[in-house]
Parts: sequence; C-alpha cells; structure tokens
Amino acid sequence: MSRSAQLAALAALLADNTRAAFCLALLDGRAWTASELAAHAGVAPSTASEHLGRLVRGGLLVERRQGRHRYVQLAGPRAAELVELLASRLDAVPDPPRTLRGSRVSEALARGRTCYDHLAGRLGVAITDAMAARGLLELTGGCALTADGTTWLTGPLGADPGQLRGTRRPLARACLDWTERRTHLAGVAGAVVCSRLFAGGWVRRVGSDRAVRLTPSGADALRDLLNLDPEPLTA
Amino acid sequence: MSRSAQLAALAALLADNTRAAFCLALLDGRAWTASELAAHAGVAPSTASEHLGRLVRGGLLVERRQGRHRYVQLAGPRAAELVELLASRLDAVPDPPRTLRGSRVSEALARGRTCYDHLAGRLGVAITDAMAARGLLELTGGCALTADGTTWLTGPLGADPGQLRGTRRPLARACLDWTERRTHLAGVAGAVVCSRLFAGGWVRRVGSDRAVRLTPSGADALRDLLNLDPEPLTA
DNA sequence: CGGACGTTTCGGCGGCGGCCGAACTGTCGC
DNA sequence: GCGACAGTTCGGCCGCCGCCGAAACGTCCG
Repeated sequence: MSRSAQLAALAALLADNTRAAFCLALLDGRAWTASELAAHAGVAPSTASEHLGRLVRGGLLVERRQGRHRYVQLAGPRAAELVELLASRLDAVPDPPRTLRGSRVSEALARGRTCYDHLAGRLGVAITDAMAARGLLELTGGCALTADGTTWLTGPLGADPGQLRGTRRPLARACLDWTERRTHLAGVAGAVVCSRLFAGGWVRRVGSDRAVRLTPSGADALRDLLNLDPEPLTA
Repeated sequence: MSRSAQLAALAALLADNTRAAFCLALLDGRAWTASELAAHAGVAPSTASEHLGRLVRGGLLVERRQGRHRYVQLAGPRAAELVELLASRLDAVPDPPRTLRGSRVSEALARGRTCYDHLAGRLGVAITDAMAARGLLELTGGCALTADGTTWLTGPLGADPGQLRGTRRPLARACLDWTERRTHLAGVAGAVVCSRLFAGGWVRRVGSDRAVRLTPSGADALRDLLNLDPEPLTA
C-alpha cells in the first residue's frame, strides 16, 4: 500500500460528518458508549456501530466491551493531537497569502527574514539551534523555554522583564520555517529576541520587504551571546 | 455549517489517494505545475485539474497562473504542518495499548497522585485544564507556559522567583497521565505548583504511596486561585 | 496566422460508502 | 425464564465522487 494511500485512508477516517462529530465529542477525553455517540450525532445505532468499527480498526479509537456496553475513547495522546490540530485549524486565520515569485525564494529571504514578529530563515533557525545547544530552549516535540532561557533573555540579551509578563501568549512556541523546513523560536520569546536584535543594530531590514541581514556587530554579538558561528549567515 | 462538517470537509481534502499524493509531493516546498502532479500521481490532466481546484478552494494549496501554466504550492507553514503531522503518524508507533480505568487502579491513585515531582491523576489534569482556561498555559500540541502563567506562579501562588531561574529544565512540559489519558503540567512549573500545594497544606499524601488527596482548605484555594470546581476531586 | 501545448469543462460511467430498518445476538434485571 | 435494552449484521437504496476521453479555451512560438 503506497504512502499516499495510507495517508488518504487515515484522513478518510475523519472525512465524514458523523465520524468527525464522534471524534470531536471524544476530545473531552472521556469514554462514550456507542448509543451515546449515536444520539449525539443523530444517527441510527446501526450506523454508529459501523462508524465505530472503522475508527477502531483505523487505530484512532480504542474500545472496551463491558457487559452489553461498548465504550470507546480516543486511542491516546497522538490520536487526540491529530483531531485537535485539524479542529484548531478551523478557527485559525488562514495562512497569509504567499507571493509565488518564480519557483524559488529570493536568496536574501532564505538567509533571514521576519515571520510576523520573530526571526525566520536560516538566521532564525540558527539562533534557535544555538539557544537549544546552550540549554536555553528545549526542542523535543515543541519548543519550550527553560528557566535558564528566561534568565538569558532579561540578562545578557537585555530584554525588559515587563515584556515577559502580562500576556496570555505562550512564552515559547515552535514555528515551522518555510524555506528551512525546520522549527524555530516564536511566541513572546521569539518576539523579544527579534526586537533586541533590531534594537542593538545587530540585524537590519533589507529594502522594504521582510528580508533581514546580520550586521557586522550583530555577527560579533551572536558569537558572544550564543557561541554561534555567524559565517554561514553572512556569506 | 456545523463544526463536525467543517472538520470532515477539511479531512476530505486529504482523504483521496490522488490528492494525498499531490500533497506529499508538495511537501518538498517547491511549486509544481498541474501536469507535473498529474504525471506524478498517474492520473489524467483533467482529473488533476479537478483535484487541484478542490485543494485550492479548501485553502490547503495556493496557486499562481503564469502564462499557460498553473503552479501550486502548499498554502503555508500551517498547511505543511497539517500534512506532515498526518504523514508522520503513518510511521509512528501506535499509541500504547490502554488499560481503561476501573480494573485495578485504586480509586485514590486515580483521584490524585504525584508523578515524580508534579501532580497527576484527576487532580493534576483538573489543575492543568483550569490553568489553560485562565490563559496561564497553552495546551495546543505540547504544554507552554504563557507570560501570565509566570506572573501567576510567583504572584497569587506565591512561588519563589528563584525556583524559576537557573536551570536548563523546561519551564513547562506536557506529561501524559496514565489513568486519565490526558496531558497535564510537568517541568519546572509543574514542580512549583506541586510544592506550593504541599506547602500550603492544600494537598496531603495518603498513606505511604504516591496517592494524594485535596484538603478542605485546598479545595477553597483552588476555587479562589483557578476558579476550579473541586467537587469531583473530593467526592 | 497556425500549430503545439497546458489546462479546463463537461458528460458519462462505475464504485464506494453512508444511511436506514429489520432481524439477530448477547447481557441485565425482574 | 422473560422482557427490556445495547449493540451488531445484513440487505437495499441512494447520492457522491473519482475516473476518463472529447472538446474547448488560452497561451506561446515559429
């Protein structure tokens, strides 16, 4: 079975109104009986039974028979994550329109750019990697700021501690880089790093678009602060 | 259009062998022409054209007409993330088999317990959920502390700010609960919350094992601090 | 201008699958 | 045991949709 067929089969599990309603209901983490789900989705018990069979066979749900009841639950955190990511996309703003300029991205943009309010491109990825190497970030799975990371932001980097307070926005968040296809630092910490680099004259915008470049003093600063070799970023 | 119908419509975009093959090919980040994709997936150009129309209308792809060519690309990092998460699940180990609650787990352990240095069980999950509802945590994907969360730990909760500094351990981390199958707060913040609850006399160990119970003053405190209904945790 | 080519639209075909009701199995409670 | 109830299996209906080829459209190039 080809990879695309597997992907299609997985997506097909959620590509039905009734099954989607089941999974959304099950996002509450509880175990539901088959008839509860049937009533919730407004379908006949026989229909629900078939849907549950598919979802269990597909590995998205697990079941437990107890007496005359069939309890089902999302199969685990990975299954829940899947449903949640798809569902969350419904509320989200669509991806910003992209300008397709030929089929390749300009070299300046690939080297470094801003992504909303944080840094992306090779520059953003390199800074993120260097922060992780210094123990300021943990990159397993998502992107979590360590306690050392907080200290570093307000200490050596010289960020205003007030920027790190009073917002419901996550301190650190993983953002997927389009050109590098790597995660880099976003969230409050990403914005703080970006604004400090601009404030110190360490990066500058190139022209009027989102591309940025590292200045000579910025190269020195990154070497000092993060033990980062700026060579590949200025070439 | 109901939420489940929206979810189903989104999943349906990938629930076809040919469209899935398109999206997997587009994961390379390049822009492909319609006929390239048709050849790649082994379908007639007319068929590919219809699929591309659906994917673009569904917001998963963006297109750019240039002369007699139609270039398409994944719509952006969020779309790429979606495809990648689904595709990565194909290679992944299935969720571990779950033993559903009720068989042998003691009720006291299920209600609340410690997991290393943080709280788990229904108590741990309830606190995590309440913190997320107050904007102190963000649970999408992993578990990230927000700036408000940091303020809350050292303010209302009364944690020593020094505990949040000088460690390479992540501030917040998602830990999977084995009775609830839900993620709950771990990392430095999880340890801090746990130690504050013990220090305040709000939770107490039961016997010599890892089970803990909420004290009456703890129930009041959680109501005050997190707007959390402690009823299900004490019953 | 004419031919080649990339793409789109349309009609028609076939299969998949979601839905229900009816009949059946198994469990619980009286 | 017997009825009530939860769930399953099966057959049949129907609509959706993926597929193709043919034809049309628009662009590029000689």
